[in-house]
Amino acid sequence: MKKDEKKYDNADECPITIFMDKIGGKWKPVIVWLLLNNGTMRFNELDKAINGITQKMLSQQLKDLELENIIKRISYPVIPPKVEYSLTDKGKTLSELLKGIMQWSKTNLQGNYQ
Amino acid sequence: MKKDEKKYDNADECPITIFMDKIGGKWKPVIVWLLLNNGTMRFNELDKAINGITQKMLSQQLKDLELENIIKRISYPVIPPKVEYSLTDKGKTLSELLKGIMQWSKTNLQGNYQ
DNA sequence: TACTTTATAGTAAGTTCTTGCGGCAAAGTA
DNA sequence: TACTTTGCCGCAAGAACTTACTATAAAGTA
Repeated sequence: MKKDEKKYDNADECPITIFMDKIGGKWKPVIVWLLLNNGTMRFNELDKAINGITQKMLSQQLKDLELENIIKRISYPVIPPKVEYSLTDKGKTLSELLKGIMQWSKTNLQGNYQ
Repeated sequence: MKKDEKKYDNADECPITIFMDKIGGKWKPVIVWLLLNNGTMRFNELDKAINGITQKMLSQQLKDLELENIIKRISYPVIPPKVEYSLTDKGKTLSELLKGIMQWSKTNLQGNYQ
């Protein structure tokens, strides 16, 4: 094998990397989790539910998730605006995965700060 | 309920957020995945295996994972240096989770770029 | 002698991510 | 009339994350 040659090429097409890129991060999993538990939520409800997020961030993340077809956005043409967010069928399939992550995290990451 | 009061407080202590913070990101899941599949690996092997990572990044991520007790580091006092990385028992318990993420990602995130 | 090897640590520079602030629309309420 | 409401957007500024580059040890090899 030549010098500097890469044996694998995991980073770019690794499904896990893609996942982290699209569903991971600081806010997206929380948004999905909330919608999973609460069904339909309005923008302001999500804003209040998520500690520390700014409206700017929230709308950005929602847009990303909508583009990935994880969430569904329904906008009512009223004033003041009313927009409802909920999970798509695809988004709902994240349920087990998130539960798994949550469980692992509770077991392994919580409480080792002492 | 008072104005601006938060109904929940998910972001800070949400296990999923903690997980993403500690095991998520661009490189960590890939490192864990590689160690899961290859057992023990040396620094250079990981470097070659991970497309696009810099050595600096790699050593930082490895250090983080070691602090979380996900990976184990064995350093041999020889010159040139030799350091071996492998998963701890705790790290190994990530196996199913990562497989699940990988599966979901393959099914749902791959190939919708057309 | 000069170069190569390995696993990092600094440092500076560059990028991307997040925040904060202000603003808009048009109806309802005080 | 003046203020409130909702779901954003745009811009500037700050924070965080990444990269690139240099350096090191001490033995082995050309």
